[in-house]
Amino acid sequence: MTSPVRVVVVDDHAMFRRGVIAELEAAGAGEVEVLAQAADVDEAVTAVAAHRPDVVLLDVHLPGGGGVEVMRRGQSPETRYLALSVSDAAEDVIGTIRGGARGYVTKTITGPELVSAIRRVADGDAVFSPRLAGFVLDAFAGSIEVAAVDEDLDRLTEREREVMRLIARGYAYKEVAKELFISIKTVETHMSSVLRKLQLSSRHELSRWASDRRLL
Amino acid sequence: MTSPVRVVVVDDHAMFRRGVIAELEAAGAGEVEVLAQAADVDEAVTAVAAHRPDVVLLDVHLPGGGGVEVMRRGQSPETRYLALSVSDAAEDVIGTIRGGARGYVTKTITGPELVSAIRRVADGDAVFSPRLAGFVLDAFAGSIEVAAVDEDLDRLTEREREVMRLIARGYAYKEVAKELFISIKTVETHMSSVLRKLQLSSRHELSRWASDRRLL
DNA sequence: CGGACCATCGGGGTCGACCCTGATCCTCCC
DNA sequence: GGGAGGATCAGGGTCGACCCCGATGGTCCG
Repeated sequence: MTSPVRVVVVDDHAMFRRGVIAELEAAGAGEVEVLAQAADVDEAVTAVAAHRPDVVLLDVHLPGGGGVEVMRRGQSPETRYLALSVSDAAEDVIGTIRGGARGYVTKTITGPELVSAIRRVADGDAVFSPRLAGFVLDAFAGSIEVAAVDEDLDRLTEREREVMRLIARGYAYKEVAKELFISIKTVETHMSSVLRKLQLSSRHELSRWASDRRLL
Repeated sequence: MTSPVRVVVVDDHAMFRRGVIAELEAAGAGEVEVLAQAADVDEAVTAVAAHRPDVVLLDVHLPGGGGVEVMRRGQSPETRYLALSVSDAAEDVIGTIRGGARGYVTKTITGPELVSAIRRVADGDAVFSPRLAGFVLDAFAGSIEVAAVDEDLDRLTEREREVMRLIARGYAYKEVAKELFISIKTVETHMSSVLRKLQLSSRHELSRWASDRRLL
């Protein structure tokens, strides 16, 4: 028999962590070993660094930046991430996979299924809830258009994205300037770059563009 | 000592139910007695009819129609409902309260707090998470303003409403003029009237105003 | 008829949105 | 050390958004 999979559980709901761990100990006895748990991004990063687990069970929505932030800061070559979320929203799934997760299951999963998913992720497979599998494939099939869009968004610098978000919400240049502690001229420069990079021509189009992609 | 509060737990996530029950047994020993659990609307209605609990801990999002459906079909004079949800979205909270729930707490709640909330709901109090309390009051206070807003809309003439709709969608004055076969100056006049009558100050606010009321 | 209301348009003005050019400073990297 | 790219800002300009004042013609109504 192989050694048990070493796991860290990350979720901001104490009761949910408790339930997950209880299930893992019941259904995954001998197969899964829970090393630690964490309730927010900082705790999670610390726990990953300390234990170097095989698999991190990661909630997508977390105080302190979300699961993606954990994966960004908690780099560890031997550690794989399995997202465990209530949400099956497109942006959550895609964002989490892009962030480096090897799987994404919803919280409707049962204990034995979860143990199996953990085992497979530890072995290097990708795992998705049945309802998500078709969706993920669709997303990749439709990635031509999506890719074009997201490449545009990726081309924006961090500062440009901040300005973009505020403008799309209807802020005047003056208000954006005050909010970000920069001059109006700088806001104009960033906006000019944003519009050029996204191939748009006005703040109105930008508002539509952003709301279409749920970036607000 | 009073008799324990008799509770049914309804949530479609088995692991979450398990966590909740573990917490209730730990933090609410002697105070709370869990009679049954249910994973969907039908099970919940059956469980309520069979046990006639004092309090039903009810997840808002459920397969089979949602928590509201449970309250509609699971009428029992001595039973009170406490919603327990991940969502603090306005429509969920308002909808659930309208459906008859006596309280609404988010899943970030701790075990002891949950026991206390259950106790208070059983005693007839209304309970809301701190973050939601102010929100609920605002919603009720806001019903006055909503009525006033609709009177505002009635004050617009037919032509003004046409112009308003196009502007709210991001049309430039020039485009509105072409669309309606009138001059830019006339569009400006109508817009001026619209903004004055609705007590707004810019096309951006108008866009928000209109989309808030789903006039697009 | 005369007043109220609406739709239509104009002149003329302020201010914000957006563009172009050009500049400084800083960091990263070859 | 120099080049690339990002963040910051300025001058100067066009055009759209919005306002104030004023005007005409039409309808409805007392």
